[in-house]
Amino acid sequence: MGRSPCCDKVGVKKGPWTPEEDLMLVSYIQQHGPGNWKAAPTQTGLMRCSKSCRLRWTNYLRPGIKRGNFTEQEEKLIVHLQALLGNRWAAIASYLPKRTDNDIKNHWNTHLKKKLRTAPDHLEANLNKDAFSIHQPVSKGQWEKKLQTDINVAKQALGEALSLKEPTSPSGFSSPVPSTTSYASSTENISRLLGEWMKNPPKKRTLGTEPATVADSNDHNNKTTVLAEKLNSLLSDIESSASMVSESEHLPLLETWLFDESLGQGNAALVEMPLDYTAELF
DNA sequence: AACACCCACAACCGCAGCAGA
DNA sequence: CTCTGCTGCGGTTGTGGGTGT
Repeated sequence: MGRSPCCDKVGVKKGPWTPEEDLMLVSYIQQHGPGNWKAAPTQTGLMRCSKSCRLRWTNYLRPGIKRGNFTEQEEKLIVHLQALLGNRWAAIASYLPKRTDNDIKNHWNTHLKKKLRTAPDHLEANLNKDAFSIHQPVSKGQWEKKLQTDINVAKQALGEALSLKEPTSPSGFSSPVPSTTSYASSTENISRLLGEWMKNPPKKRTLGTEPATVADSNDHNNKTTVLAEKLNSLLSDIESSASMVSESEHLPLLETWLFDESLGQGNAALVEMPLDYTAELF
């Protein structure tokens, strides 16, 4: 052990969230907007710490989140960006607007790392080299050269990744073909959650101190149906306002800068850098 | 059928950075 | 300038489902 919990307070609930808790959080956010996380537990009556609320929202409830089924393009982009940026998952996630950093991090740790490990040696060497190019100290004289190389690598990565896009996509990313396991919105996420909840009500929540498990099955079904309806309407509201936000906001400065740069220089740099190792992975 | 092991993913934790007092 | 509190990030852990024996 050794670690002390972030929220030492007695009575702070941990572990998986129940639909009821989701509903409470979502309705709070609908009223106050995401941000004031410190107030969230007290305002909602949730027995959760503020961190837990924020995490639940950003990783699960937030509108527009796509879960599961990473497309080949996405995987390729992640590998590219990981080589460029290292384990800066938040930065990487900013290039995949529908994915959360947590999701990307998990996918990297469980799938992509493995993929790379089983890849031929030279590919891995290439990857390591690229990752180190940013993080390893370099002598002063080489610094400028290194920087230029990294810029070129970045250009290549972005150029390659974005060339996969559909031409109409403003953010530069195609919307992958919908599949049964990808979720375009939190409405769908929660609907799914509730659906599963109704089909397979948990026998016992080991960590939960709370309800949801005590009702008999009829009550339970009725309750969750009502919850589902409430959540759907709440989330629809939130999503409609969220969709007003321009997609271009997802485009980080780096990308803009890189493309400005490449416009100035032509595409030679994009072609020169050998960052095609990921192609062999897919 | 029961058990053990593995894997994927949700959630937790500590730390760093930032803003406001 | 310093202190304090809040938020965001990245690493890590815990849990539940799936698979193999």
